[in-house]
Amino acid sequence: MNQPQRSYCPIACTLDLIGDRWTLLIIRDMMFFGKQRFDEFLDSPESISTNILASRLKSLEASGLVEKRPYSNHPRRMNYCLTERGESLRPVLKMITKWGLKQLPDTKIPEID
Amino acid sequence: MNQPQRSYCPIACTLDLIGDRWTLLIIRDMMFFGKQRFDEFLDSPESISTNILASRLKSLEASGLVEKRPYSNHPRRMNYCLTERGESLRPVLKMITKWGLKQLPDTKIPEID
DNA sequence: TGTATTTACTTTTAAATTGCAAGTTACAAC
DNA sequence: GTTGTAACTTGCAATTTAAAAGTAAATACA
Repeated sequence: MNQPQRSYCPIACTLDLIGDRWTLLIIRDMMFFGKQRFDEFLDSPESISTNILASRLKSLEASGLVEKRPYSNHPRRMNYCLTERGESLRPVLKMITKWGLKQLPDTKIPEID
Repeated sequence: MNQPQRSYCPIACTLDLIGDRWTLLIIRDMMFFGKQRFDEFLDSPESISTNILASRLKSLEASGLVEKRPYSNHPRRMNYCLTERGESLRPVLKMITKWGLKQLPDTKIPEID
């Protein structure tokens, strides 16, 4: 997911960063559900596997959408946060959510507990 | 790209339809550049290969975003058009375009000739 | 002291998907 | 009758994915 760009198209280049079945779900979890830790992402209903999660977090970091930092050193614990650039995807995610809710029958926003 | 849904999340379900590196580029070509034929899609700068294009057009049809019909029978010629549902993705594509143009340095909208 | 648990991954392996090239079919034009 | 155009399909190697198992370092429990 990190080749030089395929074209000058803003859509194509954006897809090179977030155009797959998992990346936006990780961003969703951070953006709307406040998740920050590896194991929290694993809890989501789509059941991402650990190797895919690790590789997506790595490329999200590489593309500057997410920041990884240790929030404790003994024991070593990591957290992942959206950068400003990552946060700027919010209107995109909102638009996709809106489209899905309207066009796809079996979708809904979860209750807040 | 056509498994039963992974969750009830509108983002996850939308990604099952358009979450890959090629599908939205085909929709872009229809939506903003008026392309309708197989060979026109092949001309785009991202150089999609023919087997991928054929398979994506098939799943776009299956998910009701695109309609395929022959516009000539002798010789047999096909064209592909956005359905109303496909057309309804326009705000999503526009938002992605806006994000890409702002956040990704080497992107631009082509001149109209 | 020893066992289980938590966190954050990596490794392994099979299966699926991708990308490139070449081939096919049908018709049309010169 | 050879060349060209349109719309694909097929074959195959290489990459990516997904599921499962394994690892490491620390903590908590008995």
